[in-house]
This record gives sequence, C-alpha cells and structure tokens, in this order.
Amino acid sequence: MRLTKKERQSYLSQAFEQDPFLTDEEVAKKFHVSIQTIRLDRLELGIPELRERIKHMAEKKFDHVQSLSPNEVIGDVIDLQLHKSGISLLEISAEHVFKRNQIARGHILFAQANSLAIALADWKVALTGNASIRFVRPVRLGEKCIAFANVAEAHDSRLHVGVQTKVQEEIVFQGDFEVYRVGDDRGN
Amino acid sequence: MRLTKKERQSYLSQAFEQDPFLTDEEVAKKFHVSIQTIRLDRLELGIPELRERIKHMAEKKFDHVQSLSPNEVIGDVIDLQLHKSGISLLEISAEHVFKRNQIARGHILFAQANSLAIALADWKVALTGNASIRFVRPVRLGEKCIAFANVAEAHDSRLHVGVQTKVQEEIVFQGDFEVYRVGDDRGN
DNA sequence: CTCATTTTAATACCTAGTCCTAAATGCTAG
DNA sequence: CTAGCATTTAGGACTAGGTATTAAAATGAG
Repeated sequence: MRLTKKERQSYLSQAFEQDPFLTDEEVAKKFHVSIQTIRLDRLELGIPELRERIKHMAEKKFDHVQSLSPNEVIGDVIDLQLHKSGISLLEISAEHVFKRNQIARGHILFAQANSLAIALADWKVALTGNASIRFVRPVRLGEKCIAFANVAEAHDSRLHVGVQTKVQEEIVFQGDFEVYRVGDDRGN
Repeated sequence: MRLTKKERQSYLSQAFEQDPFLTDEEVAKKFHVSIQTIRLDRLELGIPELRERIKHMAEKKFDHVQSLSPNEVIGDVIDLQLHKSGISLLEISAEHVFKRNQIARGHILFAQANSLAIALADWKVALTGNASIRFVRPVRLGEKCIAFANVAEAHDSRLHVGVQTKVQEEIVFQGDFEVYRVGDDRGN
C-alpha cells in the first residue's frame, strides 16, 4: 500500500509549509493520488488554496513595506540648518535590535547618523564617501537616540560632518562623515 | 471630457503602485472607463495582472523571510569560516536605493559589511566598536554586491575584520571593523 | 467630412480552484 | 463471502480574474 491517509496528510502539511507555491496538481503527482484526494485533504487540514496562500503572504509583506518603510531617512530630522548642523531623533524599536540581547544593531545607529549627514548637504545628489565611526556603548531597545551633526569643513562639493549620538546626555556613537556632491546641480 | 489617455495611464501606474491588490474591474469603475480600456493600459504600461503582481510580492517576501529575515542579517552569507573569512551577497533592490537617483544608500552597504563582520565572530554577543569605511563608488539598483570579509587580527575578545565589497570585480566599498565580545560566553 | 486614435464590446480560452453528486475501491467484522 | 464503512476517484457545473483576438463604435484633429 502507499501511505495511509494520516501519513499523507502529515507530509502534506509539511510540503505546503515548505513551499506554499505548490498547486494541487503538483502535490497529487508527488503523492501518486488524484487531485481530488489532495483537495479533500486540504479541506480537512484547513489549508487554503494556492491563490489564497499567496495572497496572504503578499498582504503580510505589504504591511511591512508600508509600516517599516526602511526608506528615505532613518530617524526623524527635527532640526536642520543646511551646511551647518542638524538633529535627528530615533527611538530604538523591536525591528532595530538583535532578538537575542535587545541591543541595537550597529548599522541602525550608522544609518541614522548617515542619513542626517546627507540631509545636511543642500545638494540634489549627495553621497557618503569616507566615514570613520565609533560605537561607544551599546544601545538598548526603547532608548531614544539623539544624533547631533555639525559641519566641520565645507567645500563646494564636499562636506565634513561630525555626528554625535547621545542617549540622555551620554554619548553612544560618534562618527565623521565625508559627504560629496555628484554632478553640478546646486540648490536642492 | 474625462481624462486623456496619458493622464489616466499616469494615475493608473500610481494607483497600482499604491495598492497592488486592485482588480481591473475596480480600477475601471474608479476611472469611469471600461474594463477593456484598463487592460489595454496595463498592457501598454507593462503592468502584470493582479495574480502575477501578488505572486511576485509573495515570492519576494518568501525569499526575504527565508534568507534576510529583514532583521538579523542584511545580505545572504554564502560562505563563512569563523574567525577567518566570509562572503555575503546582496542584490540592490528598490527598497535599498534613493528614489531620485536609484543609488544605494550608504548604510545598506554598511549594513551588509557590518552584518558579515559580526557573523564572523563566534560569540554569543558580538558588537561593532570602531569602524572606518570608504564608499569607493556609488552602487545602483540591480547591482549585485559581494562582500568579502577577512579577519586581520584576532584576539580573544576582539576581532579586526577587513571587508571589501565588489560589483563585478570592481571595488565599491571598503571597511575596517573592530568587533568585540560582550560578556564571558565562549563558543556560540 | 474623413481618418486615425481611442474606447468599448464580444467571444473563446486559461488556471486553479470550489461545490456537489456519484461511483469505484479497500478493508474489516460477522 | 459479503454487508458496511471509510477512502479515493471521477465528472460536471461554476467561479474570479484574467489573456488574446477580432470587430465595431465613439471621439478628436486637421
């Protein structure tokens, strides 16, 4: 005999979990049963059809993209004087930390400082060239990081920006960024 | 008159970007045109049908969840020899770039290198201390970044890691990371 | 008014299903 | 061996959300 119903259904659940993109037809071939059997199995196991499975995945992803929006700027720029100084605020939330120890990953602090440094430049296309940074002490979940940026040197196509990030007056991160202009566009 | 074809198509692209779950029927009602018109528009604009759009989103999510998990590590670590060397791969996708110019934001490259450097350390809690980095040339949407990390110095609670990121043999990013161990846990 | 563009309509077909009924197997107990 | 049950398979009707094609109607510009 092939497999019992129970055995098949158990493998079935696994299969769909592992690869949600399987059609009933593909699974039917895999298990050498008819497509109807697979459909009865899905019914009993409460596994929705291919299209529904895919849709749910897409919906979840959509939520993420919208809410987390890891896009233009990391941190809220609350003060900005172009080519002079700026301040950015970032509260460390769950998606910023290592799960194991609730410590913010380095590139989050870097991203806040880097975004701020670039925002300081009044150029259409500004990019980071060199940077030298120091993670002074670990930052934990829930802490509010305030990044202070100051322009140390300003040339017409290069900016030297120093950034200090503090949690309650305590320095947690320090960085020097060299931001440069691309192209000859001026103004925003 | 309603809208010209061009106007409608422009709004259409936006609409689908904003809400990829729209059916042609819904859109047709929104714009007060027939369903066929919408389909012609999609054809001309190269916008795939609802199911394909959803499927692509789900596929992306599936890739991400499996490998990137958008949290722990940025980039796919494809080779890793603890306390020695490692290689990580990252294809620059839309969420990594500035919309204006399709150039990858600095902290994405930093994140890839930083994640890799930390992955090299066989410690329960490893954090970045200092880092000195250089963005050699801008990286654009779609380019595949391969980060090569090598341990330059290894102490019992500190690691010096050099990272070079290349796009097709061309160096785009260079960084030196000092990773340190927290606590007295050894092994993983 | 005429011609080209644009829009709408109609039809056949597709996938990956659902839902329902019915028939064919398989297995077990009497 | 056979009645009775679970299990499996088959078939038909219908669905959403399309594609692809052909053709007719509406509209706008010269």
